Amino acid sequence: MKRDSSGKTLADYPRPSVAVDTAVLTVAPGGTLEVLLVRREGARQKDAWALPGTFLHEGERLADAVRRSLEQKAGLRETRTPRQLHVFDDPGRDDRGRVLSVAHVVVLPWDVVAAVVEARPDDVRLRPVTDVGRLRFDHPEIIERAVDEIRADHRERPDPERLLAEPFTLPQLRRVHEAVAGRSLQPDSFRRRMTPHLRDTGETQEGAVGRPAVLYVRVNGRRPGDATERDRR
Amino acid sequence: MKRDSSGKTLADYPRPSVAVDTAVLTVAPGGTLEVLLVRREGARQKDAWALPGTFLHEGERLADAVRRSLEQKAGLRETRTPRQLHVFDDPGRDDRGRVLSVAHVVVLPWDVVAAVVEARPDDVRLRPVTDVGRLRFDHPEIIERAVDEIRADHRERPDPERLLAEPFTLPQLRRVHEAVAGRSLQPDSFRRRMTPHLRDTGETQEGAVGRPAVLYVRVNGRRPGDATERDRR
DNA sequence: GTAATAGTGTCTATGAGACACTATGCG
DNA sequence: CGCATAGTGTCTCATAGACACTATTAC
Repeated sequence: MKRDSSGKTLADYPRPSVAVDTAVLTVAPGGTLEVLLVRREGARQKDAWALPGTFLHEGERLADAVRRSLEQKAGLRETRTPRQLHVFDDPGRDDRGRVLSVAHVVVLPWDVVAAVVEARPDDVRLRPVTDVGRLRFDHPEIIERAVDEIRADHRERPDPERLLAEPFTLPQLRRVHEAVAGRSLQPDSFRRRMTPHLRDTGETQEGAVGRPAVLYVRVNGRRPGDATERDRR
Repeated sequence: MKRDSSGKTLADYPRPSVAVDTAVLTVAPGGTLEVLLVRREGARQKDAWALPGTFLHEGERLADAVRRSLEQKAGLRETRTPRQLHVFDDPGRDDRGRVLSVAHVVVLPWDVVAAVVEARPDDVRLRPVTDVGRLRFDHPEIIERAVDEIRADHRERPDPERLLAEPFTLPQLRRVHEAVAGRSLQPDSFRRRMTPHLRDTGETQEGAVGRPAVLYVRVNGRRPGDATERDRR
């Protein structure tokens, strides 16, 4: 057993439990930004919903605990690298004892999230981030931080969460960004901001009413897992 | 003992040790941004320095653990509300066992930091953030995140960390911001950015060579502890 | 007066918003 | 053709940088 400078091992220090709680965000076809909620286990009241979470297992990384919680609590298998938001450490925040919770955000395409909601409609639901209902603990603040985080990432870069499959049109891209931003965006200044990060494929979208839109792919494209809070500054 | 939905108590889950590590930043009179380092306890090599840190005690909040570590490791008594930066969770990051570390940043006025360095020069030192020397673990990344964090806070607001006592002149303020930014700033555009957040006291600074500078105080002044990562967005 | 520092008026480049205008498909 | 949607040229406004210019003190 390793000992530190006071001759103590790590087991001699009291250790809190560590949990992860995750805001899974997605863009609904209607153009709203929605968050995934799961029914609270063992809840006394009906309609008791919460963000999916779990306790960190031995030797497990935080990101892996997030992935495990999403699979266990919501049946989500395809997830991307979660991003940390904040550690909540209020000693009274869990009545079972001292629990630190590391809040995370994960953004997923609509189909992936909609499929699990359809599979388990009694246990899993989606709510617009502007109307999440009554939630436990500090979960509304986690959602607020999650939304702030991904809004900041969407300001300069086209679909940094890769919600759209390539190639896509500028109007498609704009609709995703409008859902994230929670407001409509000017087509012209949106185009100016985004085209430096896009490459024209020369193809156009077929079969729609109106003038066909040009199809683009991302350039300088970072993979979703690369994006961290720090990249923004 | 409280039990959860699986009939387990919290003690049935393995718990990691939780530590805090803190980058204490200050602005030296020479105009450099510096970080406080402490000599590693029980270090085998000489010149083994690290950011001050400690293990979280039972029932203790993270911010209180930060304050305690700064007093114990560096003799710093006057500290302000620390801000969280990131949780480092690499399972191999501490050879004594599984340790999560929550990185923080604290910004303090020069006199406060200089006093403790003078009191314990063998155990405590300051280094420019651009040249920290060889550090253990993930400490250089913590410093990088700390600097990014406070640079972002200084972009729009005059001296958000209250390093200057009121009233102060615009050139004094600019010198602080230049140290934080790590580069010189245009006097005129700096003035334009800052004056909306300042109130002219009508007084001027006496006794210096050259035209006397007008003294200002902050308006809309949040207290240091109020500022969080989220306020920036 | 000169030296030194504080403060400002103004030009220019950049980028966002607004908005009207053009372009190109479908029926 | 008309309708619907995509895309652009251009004006205006706000802001940052650059830089020369003025202002006010000590000596």
